Amino acid sequence: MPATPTATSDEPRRSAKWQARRDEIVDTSAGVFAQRGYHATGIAELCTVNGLGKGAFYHYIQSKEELLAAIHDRVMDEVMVGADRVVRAGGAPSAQLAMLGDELLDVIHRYPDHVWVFLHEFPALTAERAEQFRERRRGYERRVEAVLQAGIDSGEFRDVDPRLTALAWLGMHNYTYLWLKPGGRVSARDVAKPFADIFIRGIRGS
Amino acid sequence: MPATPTATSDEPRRSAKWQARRDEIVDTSAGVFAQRGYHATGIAELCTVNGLGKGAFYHYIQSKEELLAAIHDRVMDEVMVGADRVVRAGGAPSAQLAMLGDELLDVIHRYPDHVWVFLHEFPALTAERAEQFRERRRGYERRVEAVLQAGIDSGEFRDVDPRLTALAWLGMHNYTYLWLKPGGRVSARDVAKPFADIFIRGIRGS
DNA sequence: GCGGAAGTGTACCGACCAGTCGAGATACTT
DNA sequence: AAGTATCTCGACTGGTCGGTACACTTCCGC
Repeated sequence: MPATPTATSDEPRRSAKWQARRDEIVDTSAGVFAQRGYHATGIAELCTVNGLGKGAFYHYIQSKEELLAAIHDRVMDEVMVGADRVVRAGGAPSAQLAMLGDELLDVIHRYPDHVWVFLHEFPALTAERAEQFRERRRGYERRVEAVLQAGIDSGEFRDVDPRLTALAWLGMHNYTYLWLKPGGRVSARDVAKPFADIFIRGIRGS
Repeated sequence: MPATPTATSDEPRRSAKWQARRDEIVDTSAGVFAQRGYHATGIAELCTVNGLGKGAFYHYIQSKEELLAAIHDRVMDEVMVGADRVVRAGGAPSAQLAMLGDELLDVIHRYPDHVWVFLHEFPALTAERAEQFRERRRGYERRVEAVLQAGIDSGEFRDVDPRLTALAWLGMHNYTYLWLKPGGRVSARDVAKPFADIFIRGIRGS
């Protein structure tokens, strides 16, 4: 079910306990990366917060960059699962767009550190890994575009530029990573509803 | 006129030529930081792209972080000048909001590298410098909020939450730093107009 | 053309970087 | 109880980091 597809499956299959500990490390490290930045964080620091020596630490991760990729995977997986759920639910384009916002803000709200890292440090990924994540991200953008296009075709939305409008929608939602936090006063729903109201009124067929 | 107010004016006043060369270095370095990241970029690399040895380089900047602050200053100055222009122009809240978008996107379009650095690397600023920029940023956010509040009071906008709505507006506009580039097919105006259309329709009094 | 300031290159510094290694501890299997 | 795989440690390595020291050149007022 988790099955991070980053490494090309050449890893020697580990125990459940190992996986659990690794997940812990990935999550804890995401917090440190979010607060101090990827390059500004040293391996020694990650060892400290995880309560491990270097040897043990490298027993769970292959490299610092592989750890970064694992954080990316976590958040991207969640976002995609949410998007799939919306597609399965069906409904009018406006309802789909609202649901998409619900799901996206829910992920940002639940994984603020991972999302921060995802949005800030993706340039630190090299070569094929970078390309892979750019492609997944592009795929999500296309989903939003598709919903908008469907709304335009059905006349529910006015004749806006789907690409530009998708970017506006993404910006509005993604930017919440700066202030939407689990402990905060507002929940994901508290934000998603007014955002959907603004956006859907904004593009509704005149 | 530029008079970066970062250092507390204890610097010994330099010649115009020195200032010009320094500005060049700040701008060029912004490009490198934007592409490779602040921490990932070494001083040696900055020296190379600027065609200087380390000695000459440190003749123009005090430290790597001071250089980062100078980049922040540049973009923040521009944004604030734009906001002031809007205040002076006056007009209905909806017109003000549209102008604010025009100005903001213009800055993002003209200084994409600086803006990238500003939005990505501000956590790298330490202590008082960080606080100073956080305050300036907060000041800009309050301006947007004030325009929204004025629109709500006058009945031009419906009864939305000003803070939440300001954050939505900021997200929508700021996020363009990822794809709005000087060489690109779309100009700042091409984006600002549709964005203002969406947003103002979205919050217009029912 | 002389003298000092402005500008520049390079060798160098201690600190720290990501990552390795080999040995020891612990836990699981039989 | 023995044997093996998993897990953990911290010293260590080669290299790079931001920044400094200092000698040198170039420029400009006199």
